[in-house]
Amino acid sequence: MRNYFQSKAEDQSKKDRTKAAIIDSAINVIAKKGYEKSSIQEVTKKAGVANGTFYNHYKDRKSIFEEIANLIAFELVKSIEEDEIHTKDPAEKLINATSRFIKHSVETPEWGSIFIEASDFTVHYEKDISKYLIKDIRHGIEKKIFKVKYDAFLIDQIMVLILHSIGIQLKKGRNEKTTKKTIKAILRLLNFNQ
Amino acid sequence: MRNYFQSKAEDQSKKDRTKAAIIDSAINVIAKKGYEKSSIQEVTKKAGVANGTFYNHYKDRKSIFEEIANLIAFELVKSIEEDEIHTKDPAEKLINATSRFIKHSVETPEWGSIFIEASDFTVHYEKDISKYLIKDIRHGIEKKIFKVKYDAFLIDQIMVLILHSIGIQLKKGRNEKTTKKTIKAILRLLNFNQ
DNA sequence: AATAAAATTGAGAGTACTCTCATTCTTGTA
DNA sequence: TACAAGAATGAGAGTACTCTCAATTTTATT
Repeated sequence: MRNYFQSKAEDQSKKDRTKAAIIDSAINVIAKKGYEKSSIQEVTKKAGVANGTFYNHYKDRKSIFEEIANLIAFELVKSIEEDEIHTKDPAEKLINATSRFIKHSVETPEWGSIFIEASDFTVHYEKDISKYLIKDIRHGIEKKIFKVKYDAFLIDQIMVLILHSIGIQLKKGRNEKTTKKTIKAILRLLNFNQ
Repeated sequence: MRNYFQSKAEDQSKKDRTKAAIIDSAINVIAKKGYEKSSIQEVTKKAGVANGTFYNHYKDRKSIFEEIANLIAFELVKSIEEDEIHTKDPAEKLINATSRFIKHSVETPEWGSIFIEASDFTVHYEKDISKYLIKDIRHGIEKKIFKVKYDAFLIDQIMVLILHSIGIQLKKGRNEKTTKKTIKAILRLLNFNQ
């Protein structure tokens, strides 16, 4: 994943390839140091471009972080949607999507760690991700599989457990049991029996 | 709470009073800007001391943050222990302690926001706080009130829900309903029925 | 009041960044 | 191949900090 956006831009214009190199480098730097401690100097150095080049592509330091947060959210969600298993059981769908999402975030740790950091900052952004949850949960509540009332705060709580699971696995290494415990907790919050 | 440590140090030596002024100011600045963005320049200016004075009391910028994180954890936990209600029911004890802890963190927002930020960083520190949870949870499991196996990860998950509740209330204002929903979620995680 | 010890001061050396812009280089087109 | 438009360069102006240290002020003791 180190050159993901550069690879995607291989046959595009020089300008786009330079931008992709900056994005890949920025992902690398931000994932390592966090947004607050990362510098454009380091990003451009790692990308192999001059410092001033950055400012041909971005207004300022802040704006690349926003763009990257959105790119990563988009890529992570896309992979879930593509992979969607065709089952009618909302619980099963929720379990599958969640475990895939956690797995993907942990297996691309640069994306995972930026996703976690960005979720502290942005608001609408987290909602893009939780859209896939909401559909299944609403469906499950209608079918009385989840014996709770629908509540935005409940979605937040589920999201927080997912982020925590990703955070732990990024720190201590991938762990299938951790994911299973997270899913178990989510089902408990949804008052799901068996 | 703006001059909490200064008030406590009123009849102590000049050195201690200066240090207390620096601590109160640092809490104020860190709560407002976050640790990463806060500067010693601003801390000393607000404390009404010279920049160099800071370095008579602390080795460097990092060390005051660690000290403050510990001070705040200690103060928050202390207030729970002092206030402990005398009931034998572990569920009731857990509910009381948790809601008091959330309430206290939200009503002293400077402490609450530093507590949340610090919990990302430190490890043993969070455990100090969760000690009060663990006792009641273990007790409840023994009495088969909570129908789960004891698991450190479960404690983490509960802690994450508490931090989330504090974070939301710090952002959107104190809200008793949010606390109630948080406690409900915790009891669901513990498989507690009515 | 005199004095030694301790605490405080603030100028400034050192560092690390962000962002600008005149200049140079590269690319695509005719 | 020549050339205009566009992209990339990097020096440097401006800013904002951390931490040191010689000088000064304050405190506690006699």
